[in-house]
Amino acid sequence: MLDDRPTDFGWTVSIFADAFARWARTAVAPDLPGGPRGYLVLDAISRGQPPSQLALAQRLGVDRTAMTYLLDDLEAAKLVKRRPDPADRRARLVALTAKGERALTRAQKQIGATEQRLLSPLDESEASAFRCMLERVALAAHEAAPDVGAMAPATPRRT
Amino acid sequence: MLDDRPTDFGWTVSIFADAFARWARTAVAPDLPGGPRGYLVLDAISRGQPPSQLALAQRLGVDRTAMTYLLDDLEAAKLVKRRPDPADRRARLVALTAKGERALTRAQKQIGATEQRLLSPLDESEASAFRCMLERVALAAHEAAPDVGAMAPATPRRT
DNA sequence: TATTGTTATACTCTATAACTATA
DNA sequence: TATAGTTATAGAGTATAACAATA
Repeated sequence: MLDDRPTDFGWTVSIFADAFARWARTAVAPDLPGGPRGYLVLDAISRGQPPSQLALAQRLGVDRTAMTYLLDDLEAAKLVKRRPDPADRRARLVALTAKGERALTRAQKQIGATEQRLLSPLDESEASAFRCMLERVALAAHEAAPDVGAMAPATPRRT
Repeated sequence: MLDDRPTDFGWTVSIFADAFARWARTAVAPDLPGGPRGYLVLDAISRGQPPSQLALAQRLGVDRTAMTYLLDDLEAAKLVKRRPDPADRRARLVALTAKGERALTRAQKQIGATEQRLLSPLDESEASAFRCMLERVALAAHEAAPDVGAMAPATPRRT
């Protein structure tokens, strides 16, 4: 199964992402609802002002219906709380509880260790450059994402 | 939702991988069974000697049961053919048909364009370095993968 | 009329088990 | 007894639709 062609880029992306996802899933506390995705939600909430559910969904690139289920579980675990947005009564602002902040701190350590394990083939300066480039690529992709309908809302019916 | 912390690594990996997967899915010919994963199968087969189904499954990091379904679809589309391994009659060797080779060539162009689009924030030397580091990380992760049971076979029952 | 959040449904994946034929 | 491949089932995850409340 070896030949002269370079390893396929699609393969490297697939293996890389799968490995991180799988390792993160085993590393993260098993009682964290949603696993690594739950961690991403807690992390996103912890940055700045309490976001709306829709803002969270767009940040993570998931549908708002999935965000409802995820937040239901996180709230049931007392890691987050929802309250109505005073400025827009349709929206709900999501904030971390004290327990949620502790869970986030714990998960950050666990995910950080996973990251180090994944990047261990690179030396320190390489890992730094890699992280930087990955971030630039991810940010650009995130900006461009909406046009492919990834987080398209349910099609409004035509009454 | 902005603060002083650097962007989370888990977030960048998630967005990066999702963007590539989503873009690849729309780029690849819609009649290619399995989408981008079907492409990875064709690509793996095209490298060297016809592999067994198990070798393919391990290469792609999927379960052998999923590989059966995938190959069923690819064979129904006349892109691959299975034949018994003369050296081990339990195993089946998978090879590309002429149609499969053409489909692979087409998909390679489509995936290549997706890769270029994804890496467009990087200049040429950066992209080259990024690809190289990503490959090193992916290869190491692939070596280390089996220990987490990602492709664990069904547990043999204890009669 | 459009948007935020929720719920219900169907569909797709995946994990697991169990079976066969070989080794 | 172990392995390669297949099939069946159930569970998780996701997409879609529809709805209520608000803008």
